[in-house]
Amino acid sequence: MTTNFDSSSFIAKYPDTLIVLLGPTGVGKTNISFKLAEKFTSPIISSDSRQFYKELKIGTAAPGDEELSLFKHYFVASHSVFDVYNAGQYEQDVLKLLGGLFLKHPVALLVGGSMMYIDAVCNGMDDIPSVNDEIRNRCQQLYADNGLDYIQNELKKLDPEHYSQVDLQNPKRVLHALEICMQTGKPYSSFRKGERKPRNFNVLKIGLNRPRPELYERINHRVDLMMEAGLLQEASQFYPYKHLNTLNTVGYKELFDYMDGKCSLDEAVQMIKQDSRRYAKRQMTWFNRDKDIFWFHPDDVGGVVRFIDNVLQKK
RNA sequence: GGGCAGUUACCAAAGUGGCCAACUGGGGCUGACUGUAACUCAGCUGUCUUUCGACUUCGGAGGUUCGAAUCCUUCACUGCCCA
Repeated sequence: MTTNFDSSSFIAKYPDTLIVLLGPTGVGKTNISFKLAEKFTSPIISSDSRQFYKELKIGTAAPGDEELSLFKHYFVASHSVFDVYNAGQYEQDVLKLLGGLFLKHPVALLVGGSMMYIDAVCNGMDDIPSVNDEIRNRCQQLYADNGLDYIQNELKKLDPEHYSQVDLQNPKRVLHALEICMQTGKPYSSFRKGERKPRNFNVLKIGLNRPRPELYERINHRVDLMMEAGLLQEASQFYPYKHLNTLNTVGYKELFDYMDGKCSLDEAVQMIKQDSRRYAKRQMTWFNRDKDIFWFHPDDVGGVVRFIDNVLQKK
C-alpha cells in the first residue's frame, strides 16, 4: 500500500470540493467519515449500493440511528429493496443533491465502496436509457430458452461493433447490450461515448486500505458480529423475495442458501466471509486502476486530515 | 498378531506402462467490467522462463523396462475388519 502525502498532483479548479472516501468493504471507512464530517462540517453522501436499501441494515453494516442523527447522511436507507435503481440514476440524483449542498458547504463527502457508483459521480456515465421491465423480461426469456450462443448472435446482428468488444462469455453484459438495442432500436455502441463528463467541483479521492491479512481478519470478524446482531433474522424476512436483484447481496444470498437447505448455517457464514473477501478483492482491482486516489491506512486519521487540509489550503 | 483397502500438487479427487507437470472440483491468486455492479465474467495455480522450452514431482528406498504416478520388492504411515 502506498501512502502518498504529496498533494501536488491535485489541482483545484473550483471553489467546491467533493472528498471521495473509498476503499474495500470492512476497511474502516465509516469511522473516518465521521471524523471528516465533523472536521469539515460536511454532510455524508453514501456511495454504497446496498446501504441505499432501508431493509438491509445489518448485512450492509449501515450506520445506525445514532450516527445518522449525529451526521447528515444521504443515500442511506433512502430506497427500498423493491425499488428499481441503478448507477445512472444515482449519478443524476447525486449531482442534483450536490448542486444544493455546495450552496452551503464548500466541502461534501462521498463515502463508500461501490466502484461503479463512485465513478458515475466522478466521471459521469453515458446517456443510456434504463431498460424497461418488458424488454428486460423478454431478453431474460430469450436467454433462458435459447442460451448464451443465441443472445450472442442476436447482439451480433443488432450491434456488430459492440459484439466485437464485449466479454461474450459474460451473459449479463451481452444481455444488457441486447436489451438496449431492442428497446431503442439503435446499437448499444451508439450510446457508448466513453467520455468523461465535466464536473463543476473538485474531486479529491482518498483511498483506505490495509494489508490483506489485516483486512481479511476484520471482514471475518465483522461477519461474526453481524450474525450476533441478528443478520439471520433480517435475511429471513426477505426470503420470499430472494430472487430480487437487490437481495443478490453478500450476507443475504448465502443465508438464503441455508434456508433452502443447501448448506448448514455454519457453512453459510463461512461463505459470507469468503464472498466478502472476494468482493474486497474485486474492489481493489477496480480502485488500483484509478491513479487519482491518494491511499492511507485507516488508522492514520491524522494523516488523512492533514493531507486534506493541505490540499484545501492550496486552493 | 492376521486380513483387506489406501498414501497423487494448498484441499478433495481422477489417472493404473508412453498422448502426464498429471482430468475435474474447491480454495487461492491475478484481471475485466458504462447502468440489475456487494452483480457477472475471464486467466493463472510444481519450479525457472516473456515465448519456445528446460528442470524437479505422484508416501520413502530399491528394482523391472527403451520408457513408471502407473508393474515388482521392501519400509513407513492411515483407515476398516478379524483376533
